[in-house]
Amino acid sequence: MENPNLKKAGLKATLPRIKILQILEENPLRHMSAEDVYKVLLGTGEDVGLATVYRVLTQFETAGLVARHHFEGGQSVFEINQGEHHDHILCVGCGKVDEFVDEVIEQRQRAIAKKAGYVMTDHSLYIYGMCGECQKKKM
Amino acid sequence: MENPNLKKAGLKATLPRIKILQILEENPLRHMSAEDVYKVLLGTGEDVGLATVYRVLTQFETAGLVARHHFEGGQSVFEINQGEHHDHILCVGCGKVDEFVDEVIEQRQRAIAKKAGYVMTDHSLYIYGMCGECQKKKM
DNA sequence: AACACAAATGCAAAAGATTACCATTAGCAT
DNA sequence: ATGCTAATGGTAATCTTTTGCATTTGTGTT
Ligand SMILES: [Mn+2]
Ligand SMILES: [Mn+2]
Ligand SMILES: [Zn+2]
Ligand SMILES: [Zn+2]
Repeated sequence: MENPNLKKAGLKATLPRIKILQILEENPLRHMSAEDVYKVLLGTGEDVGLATVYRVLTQFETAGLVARHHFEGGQSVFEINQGEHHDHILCVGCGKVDEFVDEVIEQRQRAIAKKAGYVMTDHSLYIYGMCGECQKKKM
Repeated sequence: MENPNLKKAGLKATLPRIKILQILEENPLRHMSAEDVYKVLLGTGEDVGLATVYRVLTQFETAGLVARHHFEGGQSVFEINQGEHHDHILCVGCGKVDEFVDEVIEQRQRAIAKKAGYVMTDHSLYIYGMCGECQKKKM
């Protein structure tokens, strides 16, 4: 019940951390802002402060439990790290988030970094567009 | 002297706009935050408010005169739109910004968007890493 | 060149997201 | 059960960007 991932990450199994990890694992949204997580906590009557949500999410990121994304629009968005790396397509109409993996692009990025003399540490790729649903609505 | 690009964009040729456009065109940094631009203005003794800098940069973006980027680290950075689209490699050590164009990646993105049923409107790709200089320093 | 008027500006306050402080609480090893 | 340190909650502070509003400035017109 305590979630083995926390101990594995060397983090004390506190109630806020357990709850937040559970939300990230179970919420269908999958990509959640700190505020999103906080609202769910409030909804279930948990007494967890927003500051703690931010702290815990950052710790999870450092521990490699979650990935932080910077979608357009200000806030950071967090996603539980299960499965392998992937990139995102976002609908500018409804906010839908889709995921994809493209080995060609990954490959190309490494080559570009190397050619420029960099040791690549990370990358972020977002495709923005209008999803199928939203295309219909706009007609 | 007034800069034809402003009229072309349908923007009144005010002193702040002329100055800011000039800074974006001439400053070797090329990728500047609102604060960066503001500091240059202050340095040259211009009496332009920070709010105006933000307003003008957003107008320039809307008019297609500049591109806005969201590099890691909070602030938006702006770059004058000359030449064609390109993406960026950023050094996490010293903040250096390099640019690149890769037709294969561009192509692949379009294909991914289409396959997912999206009409692509935009995309952003940042590669992060350690530049040549910074690799040496860390040894 | 002087007018007229809407658009643009500067300053200060407000907003939104995230972090820092600090007194209090709660894990966890003994 | 006890003790100690790390973690938490609430609030204030920070940082970036936006807004409101009275004042100034382009610009097209007399
Ligand atoms: Mn994802
Ligand atoms: Mn650039
Ligand atoms: Zn949509
Ligand atoms: Zn560097």
